[in-house]
Amino acid sequence: MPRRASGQTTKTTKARATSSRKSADPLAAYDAKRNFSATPEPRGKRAARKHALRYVIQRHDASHLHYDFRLELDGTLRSWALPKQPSPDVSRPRLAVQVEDHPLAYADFEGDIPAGNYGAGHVDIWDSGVWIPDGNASRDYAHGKLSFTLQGQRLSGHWTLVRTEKPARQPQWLLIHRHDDGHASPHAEPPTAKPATSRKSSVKPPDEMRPMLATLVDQAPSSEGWHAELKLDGYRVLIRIAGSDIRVFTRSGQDWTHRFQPAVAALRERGLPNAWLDGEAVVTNAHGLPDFQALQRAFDEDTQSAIVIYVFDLPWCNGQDLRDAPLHERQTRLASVFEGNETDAVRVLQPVAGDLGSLWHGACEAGLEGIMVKRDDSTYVDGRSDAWRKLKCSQRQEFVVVGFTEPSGSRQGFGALLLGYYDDDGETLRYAGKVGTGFDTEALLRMRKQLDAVETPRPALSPAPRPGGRALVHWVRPMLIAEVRFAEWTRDGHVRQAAFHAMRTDKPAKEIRREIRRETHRNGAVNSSKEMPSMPKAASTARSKSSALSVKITHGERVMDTHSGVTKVELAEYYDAVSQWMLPHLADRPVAVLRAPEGIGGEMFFQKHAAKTITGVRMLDTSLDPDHEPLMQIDDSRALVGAVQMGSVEFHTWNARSDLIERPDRVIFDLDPGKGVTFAQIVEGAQLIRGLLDELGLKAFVKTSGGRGLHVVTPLARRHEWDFAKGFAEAVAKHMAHVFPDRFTATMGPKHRVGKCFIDYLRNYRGATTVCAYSARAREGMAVSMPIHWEELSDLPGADAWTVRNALDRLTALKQDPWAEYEEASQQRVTKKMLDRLGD
DNA sequence: GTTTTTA
DNA sequence: TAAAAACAACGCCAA
DNA sequence: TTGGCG
Ligand SMILES: [Mn+2]
Ligand SMILES: [Mn+2]
Repeated sequence: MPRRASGQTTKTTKARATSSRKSADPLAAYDAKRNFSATPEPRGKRAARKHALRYVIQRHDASHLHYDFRLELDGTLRSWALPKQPSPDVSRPRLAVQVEDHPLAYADFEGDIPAGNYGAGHVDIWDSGVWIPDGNASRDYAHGKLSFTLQGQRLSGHWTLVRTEKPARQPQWLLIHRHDDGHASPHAEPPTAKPATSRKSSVKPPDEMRPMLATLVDQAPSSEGWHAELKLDGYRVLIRIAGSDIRVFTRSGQDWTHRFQPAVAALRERGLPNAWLDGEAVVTNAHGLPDFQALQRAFDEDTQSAIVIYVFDLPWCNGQDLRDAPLHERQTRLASVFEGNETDAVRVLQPVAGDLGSLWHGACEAGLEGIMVKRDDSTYVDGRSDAWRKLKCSQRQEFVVVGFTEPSGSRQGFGALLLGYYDDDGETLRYAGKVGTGFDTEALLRMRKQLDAVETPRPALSPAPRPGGRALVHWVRPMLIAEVRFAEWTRDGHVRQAAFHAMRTDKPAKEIRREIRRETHRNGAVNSSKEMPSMPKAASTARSKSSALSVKITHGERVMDTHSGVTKVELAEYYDAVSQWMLPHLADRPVAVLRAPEGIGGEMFFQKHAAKTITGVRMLDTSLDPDHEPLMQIDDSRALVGAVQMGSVEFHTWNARSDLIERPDRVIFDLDPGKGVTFAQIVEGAQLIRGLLDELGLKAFVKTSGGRGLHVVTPLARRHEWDFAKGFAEAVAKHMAHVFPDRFTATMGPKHRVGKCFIDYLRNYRGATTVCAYSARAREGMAVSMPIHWEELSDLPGADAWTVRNALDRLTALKQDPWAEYEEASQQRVTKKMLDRLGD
């Protein structure tokens, strides 16, 4: 309020601001936050520089574990809080939040800050040393860009701190490790010494063989040069054959020979050449499918004869290191080695050629875990590689058990396991949510014993997770590993719809990481140029279909509707394609959206105002809806797709256009079936309403709602007041209910409409919305609200007959817009005479 | 899904 | 660039 | 006045 800003107020404000800025002691903020009779931290005191500039990084296990990075400058310690460790070897920016200056003496502080004090928690010196600024550090600090060299216990090299533009109460900086010139980069592992190239079978295989691992991806490569194998649900094993000395190792190198006696005996009996075999040990269940829990039972009960090892690779054979040979050659060698030598306990896994997408789909239909996809010419490398990829049917991975909850009700053992995984540094545990289904009572009781044995009073994570619900939480040492199947990762890194699968013991807990599905190009990220000329048909179709949408869709693979399987990107493509039909009904008027960012099974909310900017969506003048954020308007396909990117599924429009908001341009009768009403009755109801409107001299149009009912739309000249339009709709509805009391009701409330059509006239007041023509509905099946000819009604199977999947087929086949005469009817007026007739 | 807040 | 929380509608009828 | 509805 400008008028109230008196001269006096202005003066006071200015004086206060000046005094606070002039308080030159940079440690004032430090002192103000601390009570020095209660904390062991040193009192603020500036000091003259008398040595090289020091720096320190303190690991501070406060409410949030963080690292305080402090540089000695101008007699104090300039300080930043790093949410993550600075990584010594990666040239990757780290966030550094500027915090208050600390006294120089703080550089030597280690210990506990007592509870109740500022920053309560344990402080350790994580790194310390000296730093050498590149230029004038005081000036550069003020300027927001500081470059320097660190010489410390842990860190060294050249670093830069840059202040970002982002406005924030505490300035945000980035700490970047610059690549140093002539810096000795960590050298690659020396290649394993090749054995003498003798063809004599007496040459022993290398003592160790590290398994080659696949990269998790979410799209099948469709190009030539790849093949598939079934992904088996068992234990990965590497078998070393050295004469009669045959040993079986797990992927971490543990010797598990004793668990595979029948297989080992069978191999020994066949007199195979010296070799390393790579394979998967499985037990099939009653359905003939590999079953991990059955495998565990076989181990537990020592019924090893049920175990089958499927071998699929041969990295070393008969004196030759085959790791650099192409995979198809190793497979040929493997087949010839086992020619006539397959046994019940050891078999060769057959590679499968064909369309990888359909193989993946087929494997999932068959109940398998997924497929492996491998380059035909893949070498055998130690560790993770892009030449082998895995495509899973459902998300599934191992987690570290960090705690559990008490059971409630009749549940025994425990309620849920609290899950975690290690960050890339292999040190920090992250909470990943909980899993409470998939256990039988026997497992609950057995696992409770294991959990009790490793219980600990303090959580292994910081900050301690606070799982929902009020069940008591127990913490355990992070040693046990659970494999869990889940629908997807939530945005805050927790599992959604998790179900327990099995406990695993073949991996150390510290190796448990969050598995990221790598995004790949449809034709493969590592392809060489040779496959460029002939693009397979599937790939080019997919390419043209996923045409350039005007807005980038993130998480396009998210399934919005589990029933139909429609994904977010499919929905965006639907709206993009339908926009030419939809925009005439959507543009120029206020619109509200129903958003379902996690799909229609998750939390949904209605949004009427543009709280944040949505790409392309227009914000209307706030005078249209005072005391609120601006109303939204969608005028083009870019805004439509932009709204989908924000999770919008449904679009609901006003009955007036924004430029003359007080004059509605249509009336809508929303027909909803009551309990026990068939769609045929709704159709008759719509036809009866049409008959009445026709008698009054008004043209009407009909569309499906996409749910269970129909919408009858009457265009109106923009001359009537809202109250008048609503009054007309009410009069029509009540007239129908009066004339056909056993067919219609105009009264809200489910008990009024049993066996009847409810005519909802309340879609017609100022601000009321109805789902827009061609909008999808956030319901199972993702039907759309489809405009139709009156003549089509009698053959229509239901209000949800047209969906996101089939609507465009209809539209491209249509010869004429079923609502072609809508424009002609747009000057219709409701007269006093009509209202009089309805009153009869 | 984006913005804001905090170490 | 880190993690987590906050936030995303509302008028009208029926009772 | 509240609750449910769309
Ligand atoms: Mn701190
Ligand atoms: Mn309806």
